[in-house]
Amino acid sequence: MDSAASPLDPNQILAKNGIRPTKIRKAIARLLFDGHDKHVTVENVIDMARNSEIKTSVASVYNTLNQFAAAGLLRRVVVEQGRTFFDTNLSDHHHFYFEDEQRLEDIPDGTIKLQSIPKLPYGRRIKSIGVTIRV
Amino acid sequence: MDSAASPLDPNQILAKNGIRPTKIRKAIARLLFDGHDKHVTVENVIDMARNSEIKTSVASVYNTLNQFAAAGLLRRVVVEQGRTFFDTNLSDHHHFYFEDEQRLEDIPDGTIKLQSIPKLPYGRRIKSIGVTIRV
DNA sequence: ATAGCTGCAAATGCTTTGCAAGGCC
DNA sequence: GGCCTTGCAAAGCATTTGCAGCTAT
Repeated sequence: MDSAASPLDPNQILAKNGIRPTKIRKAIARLLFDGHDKHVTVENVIDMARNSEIKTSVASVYNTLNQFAAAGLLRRVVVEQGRTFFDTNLSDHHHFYFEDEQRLEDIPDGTIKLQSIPKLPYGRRIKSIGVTIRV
Repeated sequence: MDSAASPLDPNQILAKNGIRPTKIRKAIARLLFDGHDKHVTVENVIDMARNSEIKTSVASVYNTLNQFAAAGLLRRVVVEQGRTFFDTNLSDHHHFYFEDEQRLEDIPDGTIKLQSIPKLPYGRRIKSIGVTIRV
């Protein structure tokens, strides 16, 4: 369900989420939302940009990814200190983490499930649930 | 099973794990292994030490906690970038994370369970499974 | 013209490292 | 005495921030 990838229109994605479609943002959106699920770091995006002849800066990549995350276009995933991943897969899912490669991979939907949810602390509601299987 | 807390002997703990029982290490062990489960940051330990009239330094706290973690006396837990927790509870368990307080709390044993484990990537074995429920 | 974006460089926050001095067997 | 530990300060990373110049409307 991922092999038949169809890039989405960056302008539409940004417009739909109230983000002004500037040159850099469209360029990064094009890199990320190509129809394939990805887990990227800031460094990855900088490299991808370089390989695509996109001229930008570290600060702008941070700005853009943070903004995308805030708008719900990306999900932040932290599995190790000092390294933030941004996940383009927004569906409810979990991850394998390959420690030796420092790489994330989606756990296929439906192959992992919580049998029971504990009673929540008083006055709290679930904001998210994250399962990471280190392999 | 946590309310009836009995501090363990720091010397024994360290000896059993092949760590030389120096003054600082024993002091920090005494702070951490008092029989109550804890999730501490380096900063926490520095504060605890200060309140206990223990003189030490940031570097030594890092050294000590890292060493304890390497020896399996503590478990590293990362839920947010830029802040590492050390968990004194070594049993198989999971966490609530209170985002507003940046605080971890154990999920009571048996109240959460994985119904199914996905097939692992080829040639891999599970090193650990972590479930974090953000509340 | 003007509001917002970009990108450099400086700053921040956590963590690690280098190294001299000190402590312990 | 000799090896390990301690702790200060400096270095190292990832990330954020300040701000001047630029861009697009």
